[in-house]
Amino acid sequence: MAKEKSAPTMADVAREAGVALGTVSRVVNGQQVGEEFRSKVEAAIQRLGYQYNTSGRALRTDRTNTIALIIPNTINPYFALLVHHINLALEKRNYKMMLCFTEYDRSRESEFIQMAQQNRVDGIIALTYNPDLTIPEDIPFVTIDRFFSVSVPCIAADNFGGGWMAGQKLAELGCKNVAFMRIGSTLTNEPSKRKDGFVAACVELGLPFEVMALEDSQPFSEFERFLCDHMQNGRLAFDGLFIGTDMLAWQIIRVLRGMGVRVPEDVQVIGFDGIQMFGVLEYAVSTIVQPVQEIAETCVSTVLSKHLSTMPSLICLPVKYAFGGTTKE
Amino acid sequence: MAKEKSAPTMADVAREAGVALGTVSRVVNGQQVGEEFRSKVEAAIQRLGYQYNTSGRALRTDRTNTIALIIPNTINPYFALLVHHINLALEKRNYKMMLCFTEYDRSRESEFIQMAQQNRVDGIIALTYNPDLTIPEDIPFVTIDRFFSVSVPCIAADNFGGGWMAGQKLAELGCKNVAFMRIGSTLTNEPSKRKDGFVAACVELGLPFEVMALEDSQPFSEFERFLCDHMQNGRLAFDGLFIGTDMLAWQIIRVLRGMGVRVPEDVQVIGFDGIQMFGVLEYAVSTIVQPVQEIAETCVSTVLSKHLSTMPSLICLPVKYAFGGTTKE
DNA sequence: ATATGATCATGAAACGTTTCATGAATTTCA
DNA sequence: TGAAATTCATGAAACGTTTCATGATCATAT
Repeated sequence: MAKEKSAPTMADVAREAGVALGTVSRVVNGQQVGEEFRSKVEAAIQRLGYQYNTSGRALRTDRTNTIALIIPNTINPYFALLVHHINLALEKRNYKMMLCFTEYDRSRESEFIQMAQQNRVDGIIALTYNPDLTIPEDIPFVTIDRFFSVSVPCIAADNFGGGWMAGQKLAELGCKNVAFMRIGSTLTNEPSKRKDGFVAACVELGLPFEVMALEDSQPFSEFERFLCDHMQNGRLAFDGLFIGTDMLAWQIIRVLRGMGVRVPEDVQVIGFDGIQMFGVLEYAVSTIVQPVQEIAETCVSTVLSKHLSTMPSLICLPVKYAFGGTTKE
Repeated sequence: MAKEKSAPTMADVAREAGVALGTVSRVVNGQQVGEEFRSKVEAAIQRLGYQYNTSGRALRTDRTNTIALIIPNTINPYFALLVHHINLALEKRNYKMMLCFTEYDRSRESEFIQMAQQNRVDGIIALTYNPDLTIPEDIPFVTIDRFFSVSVPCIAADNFGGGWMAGQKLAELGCKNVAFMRIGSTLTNEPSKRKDGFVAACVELGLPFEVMALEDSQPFSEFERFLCDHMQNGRLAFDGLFIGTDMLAWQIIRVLRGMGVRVPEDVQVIGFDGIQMFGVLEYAVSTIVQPVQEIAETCVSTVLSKHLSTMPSLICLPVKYAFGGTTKE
């Protein structure tokens, strides 16, 4: 009978229910509608198996209820956690996430921004690696860990404070000679302040320290060399290490054990991020825990804020110290 | 002068370039257009800073270039890997991914399917946990690891073959008494065939075996109890274990070490999945490696296939055995 | 009883794109 | 040279929704 092959639309529902198109719209959107009309429409929707079509709304309203999240990948557990919490925060507000993996590729960063614009997303949250990235002005944009300009809010952990805390903790643990190790580019990122805070604390406390920072181009083996260079008759020259990220800390601890250095007996190690790794590791690293959930929540509420331009340009959220011993049996 | 406040559209570009609207469309879509027209349009696009609007196309063509991926989360490294490769496969074909995290929540699974329908995605790839999930008929749908019906293609690793391989390898390694351990529901999943293959191999080879499978409701400590129950004067009753997933294998190895059982000296352990964990673990587990990239590629090419109805209803991709010793120094 | 206001459904226009039938301009061939 | 075929731009309609001005209905107040 019916020659319908394509999905029913609001017009079909309206015809079926014997009401006007606009009435169906108001029912669907839960707006004020008279009782008998509402039930007629709802019955028609049931009968026809009507499915709302977001494309129509997107075109009409220019809103998509979608936020783009630009991030290197989800293999790195810290990123995975971030994606996870951002997604929850968006879902709570009935927003969808358009996830863009850059794989640390700067050209992809720009491409994804353009793609997000073409898709008319309602905002962009980005964790990027190109310091010269062009930020679109016509779309709400917030960054994680990257400061671009006062008009682009940056959400980050209190990296400086975390670094300071690490120095302080090592001192409290009785360390006499410490070092900071990190990998990655020399960007003026927020995370680079981990070092600054650590150095400041060491200076303040009169704790002798060294800094070993790798560039992107340098291989991990440079760390091994650095450690070897600081061995004297079987003992490491440091009794405390602050390492830029937990993942690096695990790798370095593995190297240390291979060299016969015991952790934490011979050297205290503090990492950064607060990755749990499912209780799967044999050793537990002390770490500065990033408030991932708060970061995610703040990103979302900021990017969706009606008054983005009045938001702070840098939001630093407090970190916590977690003693590895607690998860170590 | 110009009273434009909203973004320029194809009509604006057409006016600016002095051509027809349809011509702009054809330029933008890279279709056949005369040379002088093309350059006029491209110049106008530049001048106006025109940005294509995908909402219009979605409405007109009912295609969104988007695939929904429904998966529990991205915290589990295996899922993270899957998401990663599916995303790459989609990107290659110029498709976007709408990522839906169910958190193992069955009601969310259904909600996301409805949401995907409302967003008119071009297909759905799903790794779900409700065996009674209603699969929409009007939209290409493929599953990972879950068989619903012959009309819903299921892509999976060769779980039976992998289980068999594990049994065979343990026998080759000289094991005399083995066990299978796994966690999770009793769904008739594809992954449950890991056990079947293992059992089949043990029977075939005359290798004595036990099976220890936990339900969702049982706590991990049941495993510890099981292991304790199989200790006799300081030695484990098994000299070989096949464990359903790598993550579980790591946890169990940790327990074993805590009990004074050495791996692999006292007991050989084989996991399943092939998770690398960034070379961060101190012990390397032998494992049956899932062909994640091929699974991802197959999911994408299948769901985008023009002739979905003619596709096989079950596609099993070959696994590989990876000896832990290779990554162990 | 009429005027005023409140409530709420209606009908039509608009959003930005694709696509198709039309027709103009050019080329090809007899 | 004229007819037929080909190329390619044009103009308009359509996709499914939201929204706004209009008007109908009914209750309340004068």
